[in-house]
Amino acid sequence: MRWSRYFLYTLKEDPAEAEAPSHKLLLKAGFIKQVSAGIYEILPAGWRVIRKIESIVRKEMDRSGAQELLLTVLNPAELWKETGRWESYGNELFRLKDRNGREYCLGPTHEEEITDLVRKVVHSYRQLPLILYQIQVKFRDEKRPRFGLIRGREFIMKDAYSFDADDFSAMMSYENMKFAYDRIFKKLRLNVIMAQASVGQIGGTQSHEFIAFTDYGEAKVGYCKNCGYAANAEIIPLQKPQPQEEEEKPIEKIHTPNVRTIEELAKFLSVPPSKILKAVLYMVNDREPVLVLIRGDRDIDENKLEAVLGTEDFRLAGDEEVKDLLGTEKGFIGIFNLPEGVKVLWDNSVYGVKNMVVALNEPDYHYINANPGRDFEYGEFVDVAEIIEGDPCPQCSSPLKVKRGLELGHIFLLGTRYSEPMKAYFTDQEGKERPIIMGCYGIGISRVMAAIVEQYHDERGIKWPTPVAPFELDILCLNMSDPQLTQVAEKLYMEAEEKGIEVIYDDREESAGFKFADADLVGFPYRIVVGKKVKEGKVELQKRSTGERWDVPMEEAIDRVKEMIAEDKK
RNA sequence: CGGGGUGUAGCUCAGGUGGCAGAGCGUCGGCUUUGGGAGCCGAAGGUCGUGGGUUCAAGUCCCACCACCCCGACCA
Repeated sequence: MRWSRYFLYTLKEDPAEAEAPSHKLLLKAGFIKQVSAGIYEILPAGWRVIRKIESIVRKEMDRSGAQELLLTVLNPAELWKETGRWESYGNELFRLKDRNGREYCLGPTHEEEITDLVRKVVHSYRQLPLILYQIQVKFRDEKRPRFGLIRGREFIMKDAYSFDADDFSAMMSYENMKFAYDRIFKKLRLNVIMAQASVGQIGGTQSHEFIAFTDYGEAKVGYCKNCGYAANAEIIPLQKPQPQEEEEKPIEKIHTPNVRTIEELAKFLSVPPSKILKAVLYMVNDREPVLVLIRGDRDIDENKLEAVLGTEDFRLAGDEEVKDLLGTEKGFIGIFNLPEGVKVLWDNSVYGVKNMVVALNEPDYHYINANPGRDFEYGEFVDVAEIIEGDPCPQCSSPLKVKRGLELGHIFLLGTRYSEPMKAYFTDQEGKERPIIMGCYGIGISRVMAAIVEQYHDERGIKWPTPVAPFELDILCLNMSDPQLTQVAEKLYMEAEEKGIEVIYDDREESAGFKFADADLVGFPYRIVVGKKVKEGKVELQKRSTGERWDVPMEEAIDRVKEMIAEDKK
């Protein structure tokens, strides 16, 4: 490909709207263009990367025995009504009507459709097990699209679905996919950890996430270097700690005017935040008050709270509600003088803390040295604290590491969550009708592209790993008005094409510096510089990932590159 | 959905107190230049996010709306 004819235009300045490195660099290097919030066009260079990612995924899926097909984007509402998700999926679902008023949605995922397909075709245990998959554009009207390709409202996804006759077989399919995912992320050169996860909206009995470590990830994963445990932070349990051994001091009421936050209070009273009882008032179903008590140095993980409450319909109480219900202000909410009808939940972290600082629902006052059993009684204990670095591993109690990451893949053992309501039954060996056991397995293809950029870039641009690079080699002719140079460059370009290298020839009428800067930014793994060394019969070979450079005789250059590419792709 | 911010040329931005719409980069024409985003000369390019209001006069003041970005809760 000649760059002078190629639809690849880079930006000189950082795009104002981008923050995350992948977002910034993909825009700047001309891989994507924004159309509206969370909706992007993928330009030719970007599409080459996507297609390479897809082909790696495809190869491993096929190898695992899965079969590719293509489902529809336009899904009839009826299928979604069968599983109840037409309602429960909420505003995330893009809904529309045809000319006859019939309702559809743009597919955000395809459990319904695939189950419908399979129930129409599969009737016997002889047709199982079965794994089907597709690579397709998905639509989700996200509350908050962000970071470019990291969270779009329209994105490319590989989704696979397994169908088995019994639980054991389903487990085998699940394990099969686990291994396939492991191979896929290795081939994509991504640093990914597999973590236990919650089943969430999709439902099911078991799930794992594949999380790439990045600064702009939205997932938090806790993992243990000692025993290998890894899980999404929102499902890591925290037990009650050992009660503190400490002499109980007399309780005392202290005037704390305008001291509201934990930090202010800790400073004002000269106590560590861990001695303060933090009280947070939530409104469940818009009107049932629930008071959550947690240690002052801890935060509430609202995912855990959702699991405890059994509903996602809750929110922090407003200032007015706090005043109406408790007769006080935020900052002075406590366990004393609580009105009837306020449910109280104690987080495990509070257990056994002695000589606590506690508010009493009276503005500008706190108790110090409050002690359980003497000054107040515990209520129901729950686990709602956010995991922090150093918390004990639930398997071996070693301190956990906590890191941010980006969820690239998610696999679920669904059981009969879809086959039961949709009556996807088969006849077993005994002639009995039974629901098919299902699993589903997703990889965010376009998000993978962003994740690769997050893990492979520097201050000058992207450093594509060779297996996913838009082109493997960039030939730079530094002076297009020097016929000696253009002749050499042309020859190398032809030779590279002949030898099967994916090559782009920078034949643009631009200055040397311009071409170097673009080569760094776009991030081709190898570069051959045709410049003044041609007089000595040499060109310069450069490797983007390491910055290494070699002067090589012109006639050897392409073969050298070819070897290095082959090495990279192993 | 709650909180914060931004909308002016293709891009990045400047335009106290209302008074002729600007710069750099890019683009087009010409000359010169070619190992790290070159230089000179000339030119084109704008419903100042949209609608309304105040005013002799609005990019600027007021109201409403829209879009985009960032922080929080959901997801691949």
